Amino acid sequence: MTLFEQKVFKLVKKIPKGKVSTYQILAQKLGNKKSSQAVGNALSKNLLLIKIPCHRIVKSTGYIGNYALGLAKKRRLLQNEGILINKDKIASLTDYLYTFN
DNA sequence: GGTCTGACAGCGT
DNA sequence: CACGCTGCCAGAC
Repeated sequence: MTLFEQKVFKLVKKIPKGKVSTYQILAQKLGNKKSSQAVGNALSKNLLLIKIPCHRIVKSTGYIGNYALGLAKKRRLLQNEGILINKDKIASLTDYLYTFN
């Protein structure tokens, strides 16, 4: 796999249970916040090869975004960690946001 | 909330 | 090497 993808996974694995982060924040940590689309792209390609909590990554707008195994699954996993969601959107993103300080 | 545009890594041609 | 797409996006309308 590429270096870019490896860096993405390394960060995602740091997100604690019950917390979420955004594609944009990850992109920012990798040097360019405009590469958020590429971050999501990297996650979709390797979900089947590596075990990482990619369901903890959401859009900066608060919406769940997309997920290789389906939105229903992603929504269930997040709710299972205590995150409130209504209609594929995080109730209060700032309450769960993990910014890697 | 739907739609359009901009940006970017990866992959195929 | 250079385009041209595509995709778990973001921001502006």
